[in-house]
Amino acid sequence: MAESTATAAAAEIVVVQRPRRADAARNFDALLAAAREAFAEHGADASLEDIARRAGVGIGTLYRNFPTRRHLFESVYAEEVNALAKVAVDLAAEPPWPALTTWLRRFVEYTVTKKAIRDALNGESDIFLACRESLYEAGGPLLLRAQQAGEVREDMSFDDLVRMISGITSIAFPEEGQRDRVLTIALDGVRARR
Amino acid sequence: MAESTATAAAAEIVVVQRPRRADAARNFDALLAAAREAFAEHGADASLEDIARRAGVGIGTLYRNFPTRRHLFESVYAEEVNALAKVAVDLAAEPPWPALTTWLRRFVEYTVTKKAIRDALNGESDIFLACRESLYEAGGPLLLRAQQAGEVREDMSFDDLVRMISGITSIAFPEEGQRDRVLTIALDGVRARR
DNA sequence: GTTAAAGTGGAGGCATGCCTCCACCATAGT
DNA sequence: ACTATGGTGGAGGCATGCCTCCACTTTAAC
Repeated sequence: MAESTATAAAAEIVVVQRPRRADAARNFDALLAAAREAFAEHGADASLEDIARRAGVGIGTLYRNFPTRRHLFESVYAEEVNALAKVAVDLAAEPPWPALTTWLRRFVEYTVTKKAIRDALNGESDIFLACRESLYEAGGPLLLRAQQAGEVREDMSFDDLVRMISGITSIAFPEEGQRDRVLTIALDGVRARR
Repeated sequence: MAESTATAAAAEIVVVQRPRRADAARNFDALLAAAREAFAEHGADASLEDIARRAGVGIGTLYRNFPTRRHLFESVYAEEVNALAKVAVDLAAEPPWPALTTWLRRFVEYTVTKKAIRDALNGESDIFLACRESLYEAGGPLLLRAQQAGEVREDMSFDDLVRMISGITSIAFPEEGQRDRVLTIALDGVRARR
């Protein structure tokens, strides 16, 4: 665990290299975007051929950039984790409780791979482990700060919190605003008793 | 369908008929048990051939009993819902808050189809609708009673509650006792402010 | 403009799952 | 015990997904 200085932006997690040639870079981006969509829709085992189709490229191009399904999924996931780490840094100045809840709501938003995150939380690969670590390094201090300020109950780990939020996030809510309402209620349970 | 007893037990939801001949009935039960296992492990799209193999019967036998995957899944799901409805009746005598939380914990236990319940909650088929209705008829009064007793916040519907619990349930918790801890925290948010 | 290197994409082989069909088998009623 | 009826189970046709391979196309460096 590195001691995090005030502005110590964590190193970005990189799974595969973005190609340098113009057309290839375009395809790479299109693939990532299509994969993000597909994973959000069908979970971690969305069809790769469908992803290539959505991106408007051949299946061969997909495999050239992402040798396995895992590479592709990890890339999408890493993008989200990297963004979340940045957000945590930006929130360092806010008061403890709003900082924590704001971050968690961003977590819910960014996690487009909602249905798939369950799998990611238990993935054993190096990348998943690195992502978990990065995520926990970013969010952990926010929880700790809120606990030290007496805003959050002590008998809860960051892992508990992440899994609670992930679970609620991974379920579909048909009603507009319902997910938000439920999240708020659950977060009420997270607040310290007074 | 004969009305079962005098004690207003809700009508059981039946998806397909259990065969009468001895060997066939045995196979039917084996299939249901195997399906329950497989769905719990792999979610709603477990392999039907795998299920038949686990049950020690041919794939043909599976299809004879359950014409489609949906019939099979609905049967497993309906079994659980029927059991839960019975539990709710038994809890009518308990005090409001313990009755509600006990029922919810049973809900978590019975829901062996954990990973798959997301899908069931949004299924559009007649059976899924009937199951939802039955579930809500069983659990809804427990929530209402707790709210009337001032134990639970008013700004929460039974649907909110079920989805919250389902979400947390559908996530894997690697640590022993962690799911229970998280559920308890979330339920703290459900309690009325005082 | 030319050209070498990088990139493309889809045909095709393989695996797996779905579901049907039907020759054989077990049960229950006589 | 016998037999008709209901039940069995797996072979096989179809669909879909995975991934490899390579003849062709595009880029960018000169």
